Amino acid sequence: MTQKRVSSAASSNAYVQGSTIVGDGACTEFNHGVPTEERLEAFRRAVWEAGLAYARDNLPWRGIDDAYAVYVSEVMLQQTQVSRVEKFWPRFMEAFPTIDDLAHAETAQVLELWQGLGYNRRALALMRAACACVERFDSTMPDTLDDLLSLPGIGPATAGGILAFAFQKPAVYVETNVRAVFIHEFFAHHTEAVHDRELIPLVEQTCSHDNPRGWYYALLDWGAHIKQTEKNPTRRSAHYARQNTFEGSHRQKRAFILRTVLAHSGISFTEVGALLNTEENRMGRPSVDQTTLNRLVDELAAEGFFQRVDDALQV
DNA sequence: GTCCCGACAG
DNA sequence: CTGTCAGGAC
Repeated sequence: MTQKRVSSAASSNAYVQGSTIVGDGACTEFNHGVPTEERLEAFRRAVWEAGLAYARDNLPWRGIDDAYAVYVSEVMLQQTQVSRVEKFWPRFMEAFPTIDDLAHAETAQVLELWQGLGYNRRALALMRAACACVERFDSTMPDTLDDLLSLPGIGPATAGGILAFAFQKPAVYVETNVRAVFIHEFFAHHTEAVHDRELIPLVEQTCSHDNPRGWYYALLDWGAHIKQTEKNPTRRSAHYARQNTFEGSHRQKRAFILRTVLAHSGISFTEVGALLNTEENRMGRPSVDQTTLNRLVDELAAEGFFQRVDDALQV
């Protein structure tokens, strides 16, 4: 399904042409493709107001200065709903209160705590990043974009989140809720495939320098509310991607294998295959052939989830 | 089926 | 740029 820009603005700066700004139903004049300062100021007021109206300030990781704690929450929230992270973050922080605790933790224990959260790779990256911070940054989280991006599992969004939430820096933080708000407010509803390139200048120009943390809380809360009340504007992002079906997928088998090895560390390759196929058959699916099983296990081992020594799989 | 406070390898 | 990754709520 190729997404194509529906509006006539095929050029890189979409908000030149459309000249239909949405947002509070008000159409404002553009000035050479850039929203006027009046428009931006009206937007800023709207964000603060919506942030107040739809605040989710009861989330346990909010209003926290500990950059490590913020970091853990941001990683957990990557492509994962708030409602799920609410249950995992407190447990994780209790088990590993400091970055040193995580850096010195057993991989098996971290993965065990991660089960049910999804995207297990994140847990490994989190541990590796913690080790890097202990070694390179004296057991603290770095507070610059470049240093954050140098850590595994931290991309532009997570780095921006840490800078804004933990360090109160006016960073560029673009994720699904932020996209939802900016697309909803600055791009006419028929505009498709809005690229982050078009959002980032707006994000930079509007971010509060007095209170970046509060600013992005407000954006997130407004974005979450917009998604509840109307069709998700993020679908009009060029970066919006649908998930493949999980049932019967490669991912589901990976998850099963990892859970099995965690529960029976040292289990043989053959036994894991038997358990997997029992499960597959129980769910009405065909057995997994040896080649595929081999590949799945090797991939997991290569990514560092466990070691494969001869026939034994050991976390 | 839909979505989720993305990162990374190829 | 595209495909992959996890899991449960709705």
